[in-house]
Amino acid sequence: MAPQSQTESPTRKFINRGAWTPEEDRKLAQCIEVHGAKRWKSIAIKSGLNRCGKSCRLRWLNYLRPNIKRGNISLEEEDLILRLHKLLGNRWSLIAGRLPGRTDNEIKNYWNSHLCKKVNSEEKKKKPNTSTPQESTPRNTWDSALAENPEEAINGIGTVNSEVSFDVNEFLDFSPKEGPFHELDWVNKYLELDELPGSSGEF
DNA sequence: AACAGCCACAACCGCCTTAGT
DNA sequence: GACTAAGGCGGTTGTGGCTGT
Repeated sequence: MAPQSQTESPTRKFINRGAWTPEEDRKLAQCIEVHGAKRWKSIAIKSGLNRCGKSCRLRWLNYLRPNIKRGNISLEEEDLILRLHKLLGNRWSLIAGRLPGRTDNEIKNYWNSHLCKKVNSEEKKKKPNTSTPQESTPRNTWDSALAENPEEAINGIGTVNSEVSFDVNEFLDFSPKEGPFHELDWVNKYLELDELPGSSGEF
């Protein structure tokens, strides 16, 4: 997407920027196969690509990594994203950790281009006189605590919201889950099935 | 057919955290 | 403990494609 360009780094080497070519993808994948997906700076050098390590990492994580699901976010996934976002806010990596095959970047993009508008329009429908729905009073103490300090809220979840209690360690285990994806029941264990738009299948 | 506006998404940027020395 | 480099994350930008006029 971004234009092909080169930037001169302080070390006077040219760094490639912009869209990745299939040839670059192939080189990067080969290099990662040999050296593993770590030490991105050395991978960038060893692969012979004039890319920075960050760029290589991003390309691998968001595009080349095996088991990546692309496009067609299902209603189940969308509902899950909505619920997780409600709970965690813009913690895209955490949300992505609960959506096998999805990347934080993809979820972030999907949120910004689809769900953000949906949520805003739903909020406006509910509160037509509220000019800034996002800044309105949180519905409960949990929302309030989350708004003020998300990390603390999650850590102290058992006491912040007496209506929702669960194993924090289990909740924070964001390692990829195996098995059929439609088994999303775990989320209902943690999240209240409340009035969140779309939860009733209206999307 | 040409143009403008909008949308989706890949990629970059900057900040923060973590690991290594 | 201080410093530095690398990694990770969220926010933002830029471009190609699509759609409407």
